[in-house]
Amino acid sequence: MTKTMELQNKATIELKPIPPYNFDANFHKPSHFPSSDNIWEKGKYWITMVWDSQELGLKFEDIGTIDIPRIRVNVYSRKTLSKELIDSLIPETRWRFNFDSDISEFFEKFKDDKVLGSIIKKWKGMKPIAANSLYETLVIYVVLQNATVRRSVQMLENLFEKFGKKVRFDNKVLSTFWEPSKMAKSTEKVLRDLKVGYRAKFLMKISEQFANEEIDEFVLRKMTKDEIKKEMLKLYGIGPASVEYLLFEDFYFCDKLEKVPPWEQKIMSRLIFKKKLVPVEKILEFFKKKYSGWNKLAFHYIWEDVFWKRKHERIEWLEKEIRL
DNA sequence: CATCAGGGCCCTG
DNA sequence: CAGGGCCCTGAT
Repeated sequence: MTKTMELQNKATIELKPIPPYNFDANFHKPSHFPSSDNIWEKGKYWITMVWDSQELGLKFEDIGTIDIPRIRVNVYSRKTLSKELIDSLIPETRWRFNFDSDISEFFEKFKDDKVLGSIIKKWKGMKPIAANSLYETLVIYVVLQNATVRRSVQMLENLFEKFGKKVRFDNKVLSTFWEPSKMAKSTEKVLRDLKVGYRAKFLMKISEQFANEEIDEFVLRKMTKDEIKKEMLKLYGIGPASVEYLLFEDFYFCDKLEKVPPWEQKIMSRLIFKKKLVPVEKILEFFKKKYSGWNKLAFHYIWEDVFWKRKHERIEWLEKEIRL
């Protein structure tokens, strides 16, 4: 049991994402499972970060509009932060919350589309968002594999409890991730006791690969999609399904949709074809034909839209497809 | 009660 | 390239 660490120091910066940028649709993805390292409220978002080997708390506030976006970021820390550190945080924040990729063509092209038109109107400026470091995202993908939502949540929270810390800032108490080396020094047995099951081996190996600096996220960000794919598949426990998510959500490639996992297949069948189950090939073909160049982003808009709806309206068939 | 597939992946044959 | 095994949980 670790004591809560107080992050009393505060520094403030203001950032301008390139428009259009939809704060709420980007800082909150209703299809994702909740995790104690972040909280979202309308116009506000809190998340922890491990940067330069220290725990930070970030609070984001929406102080602009979709077409003239501005975001205030309060950075909370234990000690006063140097100017260099704050400066290093700016490009990282811009990357993690995808301030800089330009998707304006998507809106131009599809604003009158039969399926996407109305969705775009609601969610203009929605983008894929990593929010976490690559290592952290991989941990999330590993606990996601072959598990129900509840189980994924439990696994991640157990890991936070064992390897992370608790920090308090702006009256929120949130969990932090850990550095890969910390988990690499642990054992498979310790991880198994946290109920991650056979994933223990995956987590150990991935942590080792990061601790040994075999993977450099910053180099990867500059690579092509195929190169990234190849590199990611080298990671033990990361296969085609995880890579499909990674390329979009973490590296922001919006074009190609290549895989549709079973539960997404069921949900998309209802949403697009109004049928119980349409073959994956049909779904892929639909996106390829209609949204060439923006397949994956189009999928994202349709997907998140129904999960936003689910927040205030009960959709019976959808409840059945979500394995809680 | 037992059995089985699953929001995958690895390894073997 | 097909198929079994793996942690668990929920469905049947």
